[in-house]
Amino acid sequence: MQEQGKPDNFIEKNIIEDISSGLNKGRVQVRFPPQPNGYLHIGHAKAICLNFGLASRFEGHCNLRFDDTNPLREKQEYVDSIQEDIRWLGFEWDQLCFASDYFDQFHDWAVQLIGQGDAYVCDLTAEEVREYRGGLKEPGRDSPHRDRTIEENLRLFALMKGGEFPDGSKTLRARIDMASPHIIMRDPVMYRILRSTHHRTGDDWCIYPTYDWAHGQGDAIEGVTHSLCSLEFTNHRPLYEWFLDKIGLEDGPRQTEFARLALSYTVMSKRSLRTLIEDGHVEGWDDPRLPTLSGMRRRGYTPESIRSFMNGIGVAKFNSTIEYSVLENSIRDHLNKIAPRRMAVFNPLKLVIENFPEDLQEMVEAVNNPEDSESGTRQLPFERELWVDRDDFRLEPPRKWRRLAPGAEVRLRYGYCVTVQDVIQNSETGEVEELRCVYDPETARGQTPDGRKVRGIIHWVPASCCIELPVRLYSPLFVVPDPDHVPEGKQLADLLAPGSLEETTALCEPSLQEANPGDRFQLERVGYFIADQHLSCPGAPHFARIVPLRDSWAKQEKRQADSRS
RNA sequence: UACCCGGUGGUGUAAUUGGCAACACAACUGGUUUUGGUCCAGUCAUUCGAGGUUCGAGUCCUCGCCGGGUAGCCA
Repeated sequence: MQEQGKPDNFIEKNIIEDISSGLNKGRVQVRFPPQPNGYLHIGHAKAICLNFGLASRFEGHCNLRFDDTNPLREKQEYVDSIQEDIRWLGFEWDQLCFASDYFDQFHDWAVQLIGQGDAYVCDLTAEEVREYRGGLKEPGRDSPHRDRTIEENLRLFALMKGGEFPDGSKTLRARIDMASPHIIMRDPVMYRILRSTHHRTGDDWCIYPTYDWAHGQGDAIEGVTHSLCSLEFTNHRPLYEWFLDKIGLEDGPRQTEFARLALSYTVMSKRSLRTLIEDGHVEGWDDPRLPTLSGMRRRGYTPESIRSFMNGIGVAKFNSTIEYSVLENSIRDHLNKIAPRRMAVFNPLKLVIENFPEDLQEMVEAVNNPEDSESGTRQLPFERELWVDRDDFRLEPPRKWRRLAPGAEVRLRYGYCVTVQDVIQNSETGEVEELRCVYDPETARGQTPDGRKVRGIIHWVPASCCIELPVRLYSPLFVVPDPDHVPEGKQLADLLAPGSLEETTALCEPSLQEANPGDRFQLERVGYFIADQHLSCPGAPHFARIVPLRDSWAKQEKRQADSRS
């Protein structure tokens, strides 16, 4: 769309150059090519935002293509969840494609390569292939079957396809160069014999193409111009181009690599995610502590926040790790604008206003969202007995404390200012049980008639009609910033944070009772919460913390404590 | 070091292609505020190192140093 604008990254820069040089007649086509062997995670979202974003920026096309060349690992369940996640993120593909749709074409091209002397049937076992391949510093050796005649290769390949040989007994290999310094070019396997029911082609095939033999060809069939992939495929690019060249395609797709996303304090590899799920450390693929898109959706992340996160982190070839705070910032930023505010007390302490009439319930007006003037106001019952948060009271207040303390005055948000008169403590344990206060009737609606400044403002709920609701508090799953690198002698599970899921309850203002599953709120001074979609029932919400609010006081206090010790 | 890729603040990404190192996050300082939230202002890098070309180098050249990837019939 904005071809005139500045490129956001090196890939857009390349495409702008390609367009101006007339490559592919200025056409831009990309694709998102997941293997349906797991659920999508935030790392995939980077590729999704990149590819679909490119298509819309350059008025091109972006297909969703499932790279389903290995029936051993792939399932329809994953095909479905991947589509759901992409749509949830806010993108729609031009065409829904499957590599398996091209199996006939791949086969015909393989026959063509055999005919050209560019591929041969090899009888070596997997282990023998590895031995013959050589090492990083030593060249490989030719397979003893490398020089079979074209006719023999054609005959054997037909037999392979016809199911005449057992699994793994033969492969079709490209005939390139066993001494190549690029190990990937040492006669890579194109087809393996594999009897496994494919989720789309059933038992039609007993030979399946490898990634290298399928990917570039799939790109070419669809008319992809720019084939983006992650850095670990850089080594494969010569092979990608070799196959395209041997097939004889002109103006084919070009592969460009970029660094995949890494996030601190989380794991992204499918292997690690699977371990967490299968070993029961989390509740499933959509556990809200996981970076899977289904997990983040359940956690309360919005598609907008993920997209803006992706815009912020950029695209490059450098292998980097994004700090978790960047992600948190993006969801806070969006929720700040759209989430209605409510009040809830997590760690209740009774506050009694001694000079407030016993039977009075005064309705006070509370703003629903100061960032959104459309969101209106609501009424809150203010009364003699309230609950406040225990963390907002200190018997011996530290420096710069602005909240409740003996003799201190604070404002109860949207209500009146109160001054602590007496602190009732348990005679044996000394535990604070109740705060006896007096209020100033002249301080309604944020007023202070004498103009005095009341710095502290705390949240509260009415004791008579608040409701206790279950709440889950999530925190990072891992204690180390880089859990994808497990130290020697340790396991992934050793790096898990013990309290990443805390189940508790909160005393909530009455309106929260009607929250619907999926509703998001800011609980003032605490954080953003969502009524969990699995755990909530109509009329009985079960909340979960999406992300805490920034807390500069906690930071300051921690700093003071650190400098003292 | 067999080949490939990369190196710009604490973390990421930019820099009109050789012309004042910018933006975001983090951190810190102050201001505003009926959320210690939000918002606003300010502080925080001479670009891995050494040479070279040039009026001028993050950008070009040379030599180093450091990091990542590749030896699946996974993708």
